Amino acid sequence: MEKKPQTSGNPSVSHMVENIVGCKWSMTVLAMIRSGTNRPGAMVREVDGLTAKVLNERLAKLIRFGIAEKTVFPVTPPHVEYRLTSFGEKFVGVIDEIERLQIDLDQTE
Amino acid sequence: MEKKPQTSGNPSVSHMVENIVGCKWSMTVLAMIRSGTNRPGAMVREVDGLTAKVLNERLAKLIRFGIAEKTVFPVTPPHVEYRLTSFGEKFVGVIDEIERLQIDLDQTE
DNA sequence: CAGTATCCAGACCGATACTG
DNA sequence: CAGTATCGGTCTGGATACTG
Repeated sequence: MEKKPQTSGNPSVSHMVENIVGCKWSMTVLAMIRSGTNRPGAMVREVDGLTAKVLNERLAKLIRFGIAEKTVFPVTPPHVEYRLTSFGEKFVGVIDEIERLQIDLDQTE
Repeated sequence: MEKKPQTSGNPSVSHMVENIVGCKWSMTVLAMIRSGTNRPGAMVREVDGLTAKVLNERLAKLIRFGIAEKTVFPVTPPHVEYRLTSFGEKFVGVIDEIERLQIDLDQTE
Protein backbone atom coordinates (compact mmCIF):
# COMPACT_ATOMS: atom_id res chain seq x y z
CA MET A 1 0.00 0.00 0.00
CA GLU A 2 1.15 3.51 0.59
CA LYS A 3 2.22 5.82 3.36
CA LYS A 4 -0.35 8.28 4.63
CA PRO A 5 0.77 11.75 3.69
CA GLN A 6 -1.29 13.75 6.13
CA THR A 7 -2.71 13.24 9.55
CA SER A 8 -6.01 15.04 8.95
CA GLY A 9 -7.81 17.86 7.20
CA ASN A 10 -6.90 19.00 3.72
CA PRO A 11 -3.71 17.98 2.13
CA SER A 12 -1.54 21.05 1.85
CA VAL A 13 -0.39 21.82 -1.65
CA SER A 14 3.17 21.70 -0.40
CA HIS A 15 2.64 18.13 0.65
CA MET A 16 0.96 17.37 -2.62
CA VAL A 17 3.89 18.71 -4.54
CA GLU A 18 6.33 16.85 -2.38
CA ASN A 19 4.34 13.70 -2.78
CA ILE A 20 3.74 14.00 -6.49
CA VAL A 21 6.84 15.58 -7.84
CA GLY A 22 9.06 13.39 -5.72
CA CYS A 23 7.23 10.26 -6.72
CA LYS A 24 8.75 8.42 -9.63
CA TRP A 25 6.66 8.55 -12.84
CA SER A 26 4.12 11.02 -11.45
CA MET A 27 5.35 13.89 -13.56
CA THR A 28 5.44 11.68 -16.61
CA VAL A 29 1.88 10.55 -16.02
CA LEU A 30 0.74 14.11 -15.46
CA ALA A 31 2.39 15.21 -18.69
CA MET A 32 0.69 12.43 -20.62
CA ILE A 33 -2.75 13.22 -19.28
CA ARG A 34 -2.18 16.82 -20.33
CA SER A 35 -1.06 15.95 -23.79
CA GLY A 36 -4.00 13.68 -24.49
CA THR A 37 -2.48 10.30 -23.79
CA ASN A 38 -5.11 9.64 -21.19
CA ARG A 39 -5.83 5.93 -21.40
CA PRO A 40 -3.94 3.52 -19.14
CA GLY A 41 -3.00 1.12 -21.89
CA ALA A 42 -1.64 3.91 -24.05
CA MET A 43 0.37 5.30 -21.18
CA VAL A 44 2.01 2.00 -20.41
CA ARG A 45 2.77 1.51 -24.10
CA GLU A 46 4.20 4.99 -24.48
CA VAL A 47 6.52 5.00 -21.50
CA ASP A 48 9.27 2.46 -21.33
CA GLY A 49 9.68 1.19 -17.79
CA LEU A 50 6.25 2.18 -16.56
CA THR A 51 4.20 -0.76 -15.33
CA ALA A 52 0.45 -0.96 -14.85
CA LYS A 53 0.84 -1.41 -11.13
CA VAL A 54 2.87 1.75 -10.64
CA LEU A 55 0.70 3.67 -13.09
CA ASN A 56 -2.40 2.83 -11.10
CA GLU A 57 -0.74 3.86 -7.88
CA ARG A 58 0.14 7.24 -9.38
CA LEU A 59 -3.29 7.72 -10.89
CA ALA A 60 -4.90 6.89 -7.59
CA LYS A 61 -2.80 9.53 -5.91
CA LEU A 62 -3.63 12.13 -8.53
CA ILE A 63 -7.29 11.40 -8.03
CA ARG A 64 -7.03 11.45 -4.26
CA PHE A 65 -5.44 14.87 -4.44
CA GLY A 66 -8.11 16.15 -6.76
CA ILE A 67 -5.70 16.71 -9.60
CA ALA A 68 -7.15 14.17 -12.00
CA GLU A 69 -10.51 12.50 -12.50
CA LYS A 70 -11.47 9.19 -14.00
CA THR A 71 -14.14 8.39 -16.55
CA VAL A 72 -15.27 4.84 -17.19
CA PHE A 73 -17.13 4.04 -20.38
CA PRO A 74 -19.24 0.91 -19.79
CA VAL A 75 -18.30 -0.87 -22.98
CA THR A 76 -16.53 -4.04 -23.96
CA PRO A 77 -13.59 -4.03 -23.85
CA PRO A 78 -13.42 -1.56 -20.95
CA HIS A 79 -12.59 2.00 -21.87
CA VAL A 80 -11.16 4.34 -19.24
CA GLU A 81 -9.95 7.90 -19.53
CA TYR A 82 -8.27 10.24 -17.13
CA ARG A 83 -8.24 14.01 -17.31
CA LEU A 84 -7.21 16.98 -15.24
CA THR A 85 -9.66 18.65 -12.91
CA SER A 86 -9.79 22.43 -12.82
CA PHE A 87 -7.54 22.32 -9.80
CA GLY A 88 -5.27 20.00 -11.72
CA GLU A 89 -4.95 22.64 -14.42
CA LYS A 90 -3.73 25.11 -11.85
CA PHE A 91 -1.38 22.55 -10.45
CA VAL A 92 0.32 21.92 -13.76
CA GLY A 93 0.60 25.67 -14.11
CA VAL A 94 3.20 25.44 -11.38
CA ILE A 95 5.04 22.89 -13.43
CA ASP A 96 5.07 25.34 -16.29
CA GLU A 97 6.78 27.86 -14.07
CA ILE A 98 9.50 25.30 -13.69
CA GLU A 99 10.00 24.97 -17.41
CA ARG A 100 10.28 28.72 -17.69
CA LEU A 101 12.96 28.62 -15.03
CA GLN A 102 14.87 26.23 -17.22
CA ILE A 103 15.04 28.84 -19.94
CA ASP A 104 16.54 31.34 -17.52
CA LEU A 105 19.11 28.79 -16.48
CA ASP A 106 20.16 28.12 -20.06
CA GLN A 107 20.60 31.81 -20.79
CA THR A 108 22.68 32.40 -17.69
CA GLU A 109 25.38 29.84 -18.21
CA MET B 1 26.63 7.99 -1.64
CA GLU B 2 23.83 8.98 -3.90
CA LYS B 3 22.17 8.00 -7.11
CA LYS B 4 23.15 9.99 -10.18
CA PRO B 5 20.16 11.97 -11.36
CA GLN B 6 21.29 12.64 -14.91
CA THR B 7 23.30 10.86 -17.50
CA SER B 8 25.14 13.93 -18.81
CA GLY B 9 24.98 17.61 -19.58
CA ASN B 10 23.08 20.09 -17.46
CA PRO B 11 20.63 18.94 -14.90
CA SER B 12 17.18 19.88 -16.12
CA VAL B 13 15.20 21.97 -13.72
CA SER B 14 12.51 19.33 -13.79
CA HIS B 15 14.98 16.85 -12.47
CA MET B 16 16.21 19.30 -9.90
CA VAL B 17 12.73 19.84 -8.65
CA GLU B 18 12.06 16.15 -8.58
CA ASN B 19 15.27 15.56 -6.73
CA ILE B 20 14.94 18.41 -4.29
CA VAL B 21 11.28 18.59 -3.56
CA GLY B 22 10.98 14.85 -3.27
CA CYS B 23 13.93 14.60 -0.96
CA LYS B 24 13.07 14.62 2.72
CA TRP B 25 14.15 17.80 4.55
CA SER B 26 15.23 19.64 1.38
CA MET B 27 12.32 22.03 1.47
CA THR B 28 12.87 22.63 5.16
CA VAL B 29 16.51 23.39 4.61
CA LEU B 30 15.71 25.71 1.73
CA ALA B 31 13.18 27.56 3.84
CA MET B 32 15.71 28.01 6.62
CA ILE B 33 18.40 29.36 4.36
CA ARG B 34 15.86 31.84 3.03
CA SER B 35 14.76 32.97 6.44
CA GLY B 36 18.26 33.57 7.68
CA THR B 37 18.92 30.39 9.60
CA ASN B 38 21.93 29.66 7.47
CA ARG B 39 24.44 27.98 9.75
CA PRO B 40 24.49 24.20 9.97
CA GLY B 41 24.48 24.07 13.74
CA ALA B 42 21.51 26.39 13.93
CA MET B 43 19.61 24.35 11.39
CA VAL B 44 20.11 21.12 13.25
CA ARG B 45 19.09 22.79 16.47
CA GLU B 46 16.01 24.35 14.94
CA VAL B 47 14.60 21.29 13.22
CA ASP B 48 13.66 18.31 15.30
CA GLY B 49 14.62 15.11 13.54
CA LEU B 50 17.17 16.65 11.21
CA THR B 51 20.65 15.17 11.63
CA ALA B 52 23.96 16.64 10.53
CA LYS B 53 24.51 13.82 8.11
CA VAL B 54 21.26 14.34 6.26
CA LEU B 55 21.63 18.10 6.40
CA ASN B 56 25.01 17.90 4.73
CA GLU B 57 23.66 15.63 2.07
CA ARG B 58 20.91 18.14 1.30
CA LEU B 59 23.25 21.10 1.36
CA ALA B 60 25.63 19.32 -0.97
CA LYS B 61 22.80 18.73 -3.37
CA LEU B 62 21.65 22.34 -3.23
CA ILE B 63 25.19 23.45 -3.98
CA ARG B 64 25.62 20.94 -6.75
CA PHE B 65 22.48 22.24 -8.41
CA GLY B 66 23.63 25.82 -8.05
CA ILE B 67 20.81 26.73 -5.73
CA ALA B 68 22.90 27.51 -2.69
CA GLU B 69 26.49 28.54 -2.06
CA LYS B 70 28.75 28.05 0.91
CA THR B 71 30.94 30.52 2.70
CA VAL B 72 33.62 29.43 5.13
CA PHE B 73 35.02 31.91 7.60
CA PRO B 74 38.51 30.76 8.60
CA VAL B 75 38.09 31.25 12.33
CA THR B 76 38.09 29.12 15.42
CA PRO B 77 35.67 27.58 16.00
CA PRO B 78 34.74 27.09 12.32
CA HIS B 79 32.04 29.37 11.00
CA VAL B 80 30.08 28.36 7.90
CA GLU B 81 27.18 30.03 6.20
CA TYR B 82 24.96 29.03 3.33
CA ARG B 83 22.94 31.35 1.16
CA LEU B 84 20.90 31.25 -2.01
CA THR B 85 22.48 31.98 -5.35
CA SER B 86 20.63 34.20 -7.78
CA PHE B 87 19.38 31.09 -9.48
CA GLY B 88 18.33 29.80 -6.10
CA GLU B 89 16.22 32.89 -5.62
CA LYS B 90 14.37 32.09 -8.82
CA PHE B 91 14.02 28.52 -7.77
CA VAL B 92 12.30 29.37 -4.51
CA GLY B 93 10.08 31.65 -6.52
CA VAL B 94 8.54 28.51 -7.91
CA ILE B 95 7.92 27.30 -4.41
CA ASP B 96 6.09 30.54 -3.75
CA GLU B 97 3.81 29.79 -6.67
CA ILE B 98 2.88 26.66 -4.84
CA GLU B 99 1.86 28.50 -1.73
CA ARG B 100 -0.32 30.77 -3.83
CA LEU B 101 -1.97 27.69 -5.28
CA GLN B 102 -2.85 26.67 -1.77
CA ILE B 103 -4.85 29.84 -1.32
CA ASP B 104 -6.85 29.05 -4.45
CA LEU B 105 -7.56 25.59 -3.14
CA ASP B 106 -8.84 26.89 0.18
CA GLN B 107 -11.17 29.34 -1.51
CA THR B 108 -12.60 26.75 -3.84
CA GLU B 109 -13.76 24.19 -1.33
C1' DC C 1 -8.20 -3.43 -21.78
C1' DA C 2 -8.25 -2.32 -16.83
C1' DG C 3 -6.83 -3.40 -12.43
C1' DT C 4 -4.90 -6.08 -8.24
C1' DA C 5 -1.75 -9.23 -5.38
C1' DT C 6 2.72 -10.83 -4.23
C1' DC C 7 7.61 -10.91 -3.95
C1' DC C 8 12.02 -8.81 -3.14
C1' DA C 9 16.35 -5.99 -4.56
C1' DG C 10 17.85 -1.71 -3.63
C1' DA C 11 17.44 3.16 -2.19
C1' DC C 12 16.68 6.23 1.58
C1' DC C 13 17.54 8.10 5.90
C1' DG C 14 18.03 7.93 11.05
C1' DA C 15 21.36 6.64 14.85
C1' DT C 16 25.78 6.49 16.26
C1' DA C 17 30.58 7.23 16.53
C1' DC C 18 34.29 9.55 14.82
C1' DT C 19 37.89 13.35 12.83
C1' DG C 20 39.61 18.18 12.07
C1' DC D 1 31.23 23.90 15.28
C1' DA D 2 31.53 21.45 10.84
C1' DG D 3 31.71 17.32 8.52
C1' DT D 4 32.26 12.11 7.37
C1' DA D 5 31.80 6.88 7.85
C1' DT D 6 29.17 3.01 8.86
C1' DC D 7 25.25 0.14 9.94
C1' DG D 8 20.67 -1.31 9.64
C1' DG D 9 15.45 -0.83 9.40
C1' DT D 10 11.88 0.71 6.35
C1' DC D 11 9.68 1.73 2.20
C1' DT D 12 9.55 2.19 -2.85
C1' DG D 13 8.77 0.37 -7.13
C1' DG D 14 9.88 -3.24 -10.85
C1' DA D 15 8.70 -8.16 -12.31
C1' DT D 16 5.37 -11.42 -12.58
C1' DA D 17 1.06 -13.68 -12.51
C1' DC D 18 -3.62 -13.27 -11.96
C1' DT D 19 -8.98 -11.69 -12.17
C1' DG D 20 -12.99 -9.20 -14.28
